[in-house]
Amino acid sequence: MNGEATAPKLPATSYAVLGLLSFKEMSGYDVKQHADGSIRYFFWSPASSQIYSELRRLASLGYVRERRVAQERRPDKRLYRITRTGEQALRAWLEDSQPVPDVHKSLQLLKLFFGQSTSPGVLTEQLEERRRHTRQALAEFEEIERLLADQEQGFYAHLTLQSSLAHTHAELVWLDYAIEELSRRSSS
Amino acid sequence: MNGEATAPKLPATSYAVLGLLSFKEMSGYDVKQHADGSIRYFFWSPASSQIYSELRRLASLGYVRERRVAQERRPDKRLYRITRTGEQALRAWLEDSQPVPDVHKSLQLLKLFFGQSTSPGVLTEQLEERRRHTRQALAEFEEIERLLADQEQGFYAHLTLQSSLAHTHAELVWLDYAIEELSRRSSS
DNA sequence: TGAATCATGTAAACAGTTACATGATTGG
DNA sequence: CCAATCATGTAACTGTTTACATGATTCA
Repeated sequence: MNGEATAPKLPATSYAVLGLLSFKEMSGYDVKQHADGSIRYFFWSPASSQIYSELRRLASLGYVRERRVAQERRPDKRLYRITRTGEQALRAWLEDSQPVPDVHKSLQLLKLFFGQSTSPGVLTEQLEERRRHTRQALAEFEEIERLLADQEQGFYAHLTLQSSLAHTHAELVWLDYAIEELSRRSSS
Repeated sequence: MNGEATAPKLPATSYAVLGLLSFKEMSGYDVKQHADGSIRYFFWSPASSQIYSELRRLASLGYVRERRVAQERRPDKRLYRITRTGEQALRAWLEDSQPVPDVHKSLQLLKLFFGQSTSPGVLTEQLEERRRHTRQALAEFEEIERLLADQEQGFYAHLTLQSSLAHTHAELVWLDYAIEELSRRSSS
């Protein structure tokens, strides 16, 4: 039984790769680059080794088709292009609207929550370091926003970017508040 | 070699459990309840089975001490109390200030990013559902805030809660914006 | 009577990272 | 000359979830 039908439940990562391939034909290496430049900010970027095995899985499911390209001055490439079946699978996943939990894992908040086990000074330093980092991230997002603003393309990229901007900004406001509260606490 | 010294590198989850145990002596079951009520919001809540194996690991490292308690009307309990070694390990982890990456994994944003592969209507519905959910979450956080406001205790719980509030609020503002932009798009 | 709570665990599977291997080319 | 980039992969390991098992008690 189960000749080969009845779409298997794939992890979100598979659809992330499939989705990137829906933009254009790419090699595993390309997928990694694109992931690092976009979905990394609101989802995450898989290790190269995982991307390659993900591609093999997608190919074995018929969601993508592999095309070998020999190069002279570079190692051979394997280019992957999404198939009609793959497009259908991607659409089905996009349209499947069951509870979509959001994972927000902050090591820093975890540490802060256990703050009573250390000194306020240590935490303040960590939060200040974090603030520097977050300011930089905000600047990067604003730079991407400028680049994206011109083209009418990238409507959805724009929307997701706005989300990152909003969260980063909120984070920064909160950091100011937390650092202020901490200093008030340690000086009293 | 390695008689038993030189603190092994543990995953953050271990310190999450250890940190909860720094508040008071608890059973694995209790740890799960507490995790679901606090760190779940800004870190995550491990499965019960993982908590139990985490506790065994912490015990084997000497970070916690186990105490068996027989009960009449309930299954036997194993209560875990943090040791001095455990407290030191927790503090060392808290003070270790090397780059602390924040993971923000949003399935919804991933889907939205690939929005061109489906219709705006589908996405609008998903975002509206999400908005309902986020409003509820905001209400819950505000309720917790009220409960926490009274006691001078829970300063660090207060700070982390403010972070959740800030992010949830930012999310809501963005959702309004995104839904508006999407409807403008689909009607034009 | 059946679901929820208390309480702990095993087994199997999967997701994901890290370390490693290979090897040519390009740029400083 | 060394590092970075292009390009793909294997092997080993760890983290985490899911499904299952057990069994008493309480509450609707």
